[in-house]
Amino acid sequence: MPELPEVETIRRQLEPRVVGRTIADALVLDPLWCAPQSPAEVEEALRGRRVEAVSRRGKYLVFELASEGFLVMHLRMTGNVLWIGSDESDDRPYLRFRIVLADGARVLFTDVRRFGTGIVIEGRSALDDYLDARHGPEPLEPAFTAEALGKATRGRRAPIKAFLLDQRHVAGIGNIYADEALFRAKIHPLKPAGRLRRDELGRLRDGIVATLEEGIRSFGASIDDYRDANGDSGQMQERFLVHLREGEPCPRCGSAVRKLRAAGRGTYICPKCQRAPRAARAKVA
DNA sequence: CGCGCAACCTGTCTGC
DNA sequence: TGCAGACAGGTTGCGC
Repeated sequence: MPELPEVETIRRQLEPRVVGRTIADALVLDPLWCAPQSPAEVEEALRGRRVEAVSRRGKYLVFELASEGFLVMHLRMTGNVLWIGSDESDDRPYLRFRIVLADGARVLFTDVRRFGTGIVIEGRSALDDYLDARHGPEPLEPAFTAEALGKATRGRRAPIKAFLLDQRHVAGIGNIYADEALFRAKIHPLKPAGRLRRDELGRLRDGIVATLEEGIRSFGASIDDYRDANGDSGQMQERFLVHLREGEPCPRCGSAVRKLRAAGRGTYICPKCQRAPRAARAKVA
């Protein structure tokens, strides 16, 4: 679940509490977390460095350190980043990584499934290379327009949902927000990306922006494991229009929400508001 | 190059 | 009750 709104929520919560502090100590408890870098390598790179900013690119969370060092973390499916004060215990299940700040506060990374990662990158240009190779435009920035979306989808035969989940096309969208954005835009997830018309591209761009902004306002979606940096659940799951709402009435037309499979993932649609493309209809029949 | 899918790892739920 | 199998929000690498 950690998609753009969840990572942005964590970023905003951490920023005022870690910027300006120095990292007194760092510990990697699971070597898989920082592979292919070694725990010792990561720990040494972090110790004694001041945190200058906390930033985000797509679903990556970045601690920007003095002299252009960057701790680049990704929560994948079940990762959590938690801030705790100097008087709280940091004995948590599935703890993979811990930073101790000079003021005694700590930042913890826990992760049941161990997919989450954290590596250190030295140099601003190396960071940019790493992030830019993996990401398309940030959907909440001005460059993300219907025209840009049209250019990126041109000629593509992959289903629009698969297109949206590919971070190289648009940064930060995952399974939840893809479903919600496609519903808002009244587009079927299996429609080939390159077949979207101009009006559909406009609605999709607007649907993506609206659903991500609502996700941020709601402090993210807590379906199962996600918690914010305070350990609290988000509220977005209560505002889902179709995601995880199989059988419930579509908030727009009242038809029963259906679950299907798109891009290999569980996908929720209103079958009336999101008309199936020709190919998908043939498959069903 | 574009696309689909298995794999990474662990916990939970479903059905027999 | 026990257990095999499917499934879970993400990303990467491999094969066609």
